[in-house]
Amino acid sequence: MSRYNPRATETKWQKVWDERNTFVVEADPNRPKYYVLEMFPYPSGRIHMGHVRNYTLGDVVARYRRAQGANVLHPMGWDAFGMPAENAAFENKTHPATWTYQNIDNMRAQLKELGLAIDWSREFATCDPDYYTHEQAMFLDFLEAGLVYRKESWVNWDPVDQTVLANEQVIDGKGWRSGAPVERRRLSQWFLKITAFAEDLLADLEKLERWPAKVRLMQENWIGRSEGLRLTFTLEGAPAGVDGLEVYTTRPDTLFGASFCAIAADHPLAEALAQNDPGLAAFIEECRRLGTSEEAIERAEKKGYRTSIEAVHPFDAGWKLPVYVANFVLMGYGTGAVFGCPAHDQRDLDFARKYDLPVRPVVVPEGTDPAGFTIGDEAYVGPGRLANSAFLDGMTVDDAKAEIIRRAEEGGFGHRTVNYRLRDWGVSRQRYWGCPIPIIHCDSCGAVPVPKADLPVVLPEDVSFDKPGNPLEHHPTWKHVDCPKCGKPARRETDTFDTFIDSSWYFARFCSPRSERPFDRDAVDYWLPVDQYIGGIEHAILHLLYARFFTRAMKKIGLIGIEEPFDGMFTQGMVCHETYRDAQGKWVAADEVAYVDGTARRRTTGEPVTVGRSEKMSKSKKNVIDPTAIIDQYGADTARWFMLSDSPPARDLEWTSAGIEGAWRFTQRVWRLVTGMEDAMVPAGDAAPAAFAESVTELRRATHRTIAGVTRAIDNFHFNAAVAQIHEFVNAFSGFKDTQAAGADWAVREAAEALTLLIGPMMPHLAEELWQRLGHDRLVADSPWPKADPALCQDDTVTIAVQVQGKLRETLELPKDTDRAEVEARALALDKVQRAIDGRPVRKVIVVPNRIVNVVV
RNA sequence: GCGGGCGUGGCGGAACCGGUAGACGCAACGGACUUAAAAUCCGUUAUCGCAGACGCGAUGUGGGGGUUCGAGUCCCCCCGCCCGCACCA
Repeated sequence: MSRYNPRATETKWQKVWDERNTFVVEADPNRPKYYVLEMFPYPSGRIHMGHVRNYTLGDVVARYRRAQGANVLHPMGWDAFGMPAENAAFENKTHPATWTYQNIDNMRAQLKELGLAIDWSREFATCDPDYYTHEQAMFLDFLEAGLVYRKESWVNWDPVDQTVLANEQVIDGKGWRSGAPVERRRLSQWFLKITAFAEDLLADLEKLERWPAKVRLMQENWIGRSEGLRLTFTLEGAPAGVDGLEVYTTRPDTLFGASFCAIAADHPLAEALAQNDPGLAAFIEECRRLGTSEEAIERAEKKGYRTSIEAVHPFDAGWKLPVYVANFVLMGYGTGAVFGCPAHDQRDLDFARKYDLPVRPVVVPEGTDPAGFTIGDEAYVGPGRLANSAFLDGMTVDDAKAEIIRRAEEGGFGHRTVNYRLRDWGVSRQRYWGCPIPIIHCDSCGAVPVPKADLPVVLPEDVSFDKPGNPLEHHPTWKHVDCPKCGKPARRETDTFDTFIDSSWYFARFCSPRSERPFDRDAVDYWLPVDQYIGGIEHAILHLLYARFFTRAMKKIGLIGIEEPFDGMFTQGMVCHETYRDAQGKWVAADEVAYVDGTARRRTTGEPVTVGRSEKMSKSKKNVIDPTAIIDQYGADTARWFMLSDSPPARDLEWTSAGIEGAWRFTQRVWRLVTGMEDAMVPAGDAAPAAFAESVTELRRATHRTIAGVTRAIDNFHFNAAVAQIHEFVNAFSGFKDTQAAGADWAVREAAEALTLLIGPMMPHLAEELWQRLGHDRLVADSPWPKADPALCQDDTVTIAVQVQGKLRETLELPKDTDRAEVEARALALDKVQRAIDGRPVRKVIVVPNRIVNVVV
């Protein structure tokens, strides 16, 4: 019996799929479609295990749906713009385009080795001018539709990458990529009006039933809807031209507990006051330096600067509140100004204690005497009734909110507002390797769109990366053009788009990747939305929210008919591995470590190493396993199989050498099992015999139960459960020895074929090879999914558990659907049951048909 | 601080609607085959106690309580770990 040779076999079938264009698909309105998409990779140079897991999961879905009869779109492309290409250009003196396309070539070859059922004819990279020209056109359409604006604003500036970051790209005050503390700068930026869709983006989360609840929740929090009151205080002593201070509050009911007002350091009023107040100017400077960085320590400390002005309480003209500039008030949220009510807000309380401001409770818990209710170190934020609050006294918090909003609106100094945390998306980046923003700046005409006929605005190729900053800015000629409107000399916009724009519509481009327009309407109408999107949780907010926004924006300009791009979303877990350190505490590479007699040692020296916890594979911790090495050694099927075994797809997967070895043994075992049975089966296509021996029927039952079980498991994304059931079936099939019994040769073929088809989505190469040996010309990839016979999925007899007082005492083999009285009698007759009853009177016997009997004494 | 998730053998994990907890894999141990090893095949493996043996009994899904004939699953409280957000007024 020959040993299975994955190397030769895998290449063979990859070639067959390729030559026959097996996975090339066309829209076909007469057939049901299924669009499977995994997040497309950044072409960093080599694939990693995270990719292998991601694309294996998607491939199982793609192949399975295809077998179930769907017209499956499963494309692949490259998220090809971004900074690493520029870093590489700087370090290796290679052009970003050269570096990127070389990486794409490498990674495409690596992905092809995995044997993915991908329509490669649809491949593109976002750095192809053919792709980004449409992005530029869409941007101009968005501009016309009022979804784009330009604004001078404070930005998060990454001093290392020398670029602007979106709020979402700032993590703990540091750049998401460089890790450098972010600074604040004022720049003119292009913004996409994502806030115009804030309400929709929030409300429609409810419709995304096939998304993880966690992701929906994260987006909900990110959008951050709140309801409250915008309220204007009149000011005393304010600079000329400033007549009021508008604040936002979600607790208008606590207005009579106010003891100060506070504004952000960036608030225009603060800036105006600072001009004549050096102390304030210094304080503002201090706040800015803290900015978004190093707050971890400073955060706790509330600081303020008392200005010379006062705010008049809107319901009591004689009541003046001091106005502070405070470090804890954010300019970007609400109006950048608040009133402080220390009794009912912890931050305000901390601030009031520090500056000795009054703390007056105005909400007391139900049934508490207001006179005796005081505030200690903790603000009271719970429900209750209003007190010390004039016309609000005695009301509940909700009633008081409604009443004060009503009065404020009546008095013309406030109105009810819905406020969002979400801010518009700043998309300008001071980088070279991105999609150029198609705008020309003219001294007379302002920002002028590049005429569509002149698109694409292509990146110049002769650039240098010697200087920090944007090479487009340094280029001698590129930016000098004439104004399309007046013809006078003007300058191109030298900023490029945030690369998140590229990935906000690629799923639509895949529907008709060579279209002269962003995509053909017919194609997206047929293919979209994506039925199953698969990727990492790290994109729960950024990418997925942007893509949802972009789809709405594309609908608004009439390009597309849907709002939600991804009908189903699945977030897979990370691939982890143990970590190792030597005696000096330095990381030791995973492939240098081997276990000898249970202890981890350096392969070369035998020196013992400390085993650390399993963590996400990363170069810095040296716990990466190279997929190519694994595929070389074991083949893609084995790697895929291991990826799917054991760990549920949503959870982290721990890579172990024992695990991959186990998967390897299993592929060999399946090979031996099926090829070893070749002589014991009827020829392909033979009709079923009239009768089967009992032992043969048992085998058939196992076959059909496995088909049913695996089908259900794959439907539910429980791939590890599917794997377990296939294992179980292989155990049962291997144990079948009664090959001479009636109908055995037919049932053996049935079992072998079912097994082959069931492993098809997971180990496609092995499946094709076995299928061919079983005498089929058609590919597994073109064959329908096996169907389970319901009659064979059920046993004639059932095992009924017999409990006394809820404790298992014995099991009973009975024909299915034996009637209650019979079951009860049989159960009570059991020796062990009688012993457990021990002569006590039987109070009640619970009989659950075909499952369990419980005797209560 | 707020929000979410998770906690089951030596390990990864099964268990549909509350109905035989530990499927399946890994590891370990014993055996067969072999000159030997690898590979392969067969068997054992939750814990504790009793037993010469077929076996018998008890305990057991992070801890405590509750609902129920019956709880890994439902409810309440607590502990631990992981993730997300974090001065959002």
